[in-house]
Amino acid sequence: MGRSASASGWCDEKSSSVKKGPWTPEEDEKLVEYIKRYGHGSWRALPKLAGLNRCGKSCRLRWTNYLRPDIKRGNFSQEEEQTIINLHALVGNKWSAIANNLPGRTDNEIKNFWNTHLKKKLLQMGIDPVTDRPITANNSDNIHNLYYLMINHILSSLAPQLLASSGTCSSLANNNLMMNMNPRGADLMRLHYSDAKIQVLRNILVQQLLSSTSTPNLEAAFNYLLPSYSSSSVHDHIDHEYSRVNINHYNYFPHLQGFGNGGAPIGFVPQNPTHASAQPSNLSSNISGLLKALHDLDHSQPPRAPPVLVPSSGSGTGTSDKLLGYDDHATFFSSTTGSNKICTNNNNNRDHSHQLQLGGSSSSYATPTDQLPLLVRSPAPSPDTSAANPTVENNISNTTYSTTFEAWGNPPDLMDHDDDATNHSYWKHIIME
DNA sequence: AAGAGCTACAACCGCGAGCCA
DNA sequence: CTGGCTCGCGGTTGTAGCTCT
Repeated sequence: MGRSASASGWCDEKSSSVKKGPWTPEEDEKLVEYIKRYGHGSWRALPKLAGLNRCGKSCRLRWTNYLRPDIKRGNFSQEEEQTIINLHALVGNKWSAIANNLPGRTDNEIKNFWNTHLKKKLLQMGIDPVTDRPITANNSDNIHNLYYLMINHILSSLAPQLLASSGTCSSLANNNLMMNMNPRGADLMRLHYSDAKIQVLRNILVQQLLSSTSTPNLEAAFNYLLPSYSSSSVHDHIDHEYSRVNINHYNYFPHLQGFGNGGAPIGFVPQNPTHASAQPSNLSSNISGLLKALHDLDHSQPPRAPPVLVPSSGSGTGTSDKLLGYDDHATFFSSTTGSNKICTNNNNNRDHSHQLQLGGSSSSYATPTDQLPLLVRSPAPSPDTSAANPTVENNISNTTYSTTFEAWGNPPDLMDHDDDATNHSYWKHIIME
């Protein structure tokens, strides 16, 4: 480890004359002018060269958080807000990672926005802003909690199908991680990606819950997740899962009635889950039973053989749009729709060649009938991308906004792949890598 | 009108990773 | 391998401006 920042001169405490506190317009002007002309170079040396009585650290912060020309000012849009909530649910307080997916926004700005707005908002919605989960799973008055439990359970039970749908992982063959990997390692990689799908879908569905305007659109979610998987099979699968613990889930989730019925999602007509009529009449009296049943189910034997997986055309190649495989363009999730990129990399200096992307309809989160957002990996930019798109910033800065992450967790074991915490922590590393 | 309390956000601080001699 | 150095990150603090009483 290096010396403390202060002792290294990065912000030398001995230089008591170094100014602190708010920046004046004159100081801003000096800093901008200098960086425009010469680039920032060594931040430590910059203040002296620019004629500023500030420490280098202060200059860097002022530039990156405020003066940089590509910074977007103003209120966060609904879309940005959703993106922050989604990404925070995935990566936690990794503000720089979140900022990398919100062009023009700084980590500091997002952090402040989270602490002052979103945290409060989530709390009001009964969501723990730390865990991004319902605060009390035992709150029988909160139908959202039930849906949340149901989503978690069904997604977990579908893990084997997701894994099977991962195809040949052809794009991963080019991944360094896969190059020298033994078969077990390759299986692990596929498992990680299927876990990633589960986590992403879970968060999408939770977002729908947060909208409070409808029940979760599970049919669309399943179509998105397993497009080759027939609705009726999903329906059967859900039936099967709940029959294992001898409960009639229609008593608790009447919206499931008719699910997958010939393509007509009559069980998923929009309705307000907070409305009394949306709640099963015997819900309160049986809540503890349901919770226990779900708990028992989650702690019982690993999922048995999945229902028949209906193959789609082009199966096995991983290149079909019908498959949730990995095509040769490093597309994380394949789709025939959704080209919108919420997160683009417009900073040519950044060294992330593949960032988390959320595609699809920008307003789809709260609209059950819309396409669900897509999670894709953007193709790595060609080496001359930055040269072809010179910017002021390029001329003045060679900074790489590299994001480093500590190890997020131990590699999941194949026999323990439904360990939520382990999976959650591990796949983040893959996506944010 | 004035002071207390609150909110939003800019700026600071300390830690630790990465690079390099 | 070690230690100095730079820099980025996340948590925290300070403060200006706003709202409430």
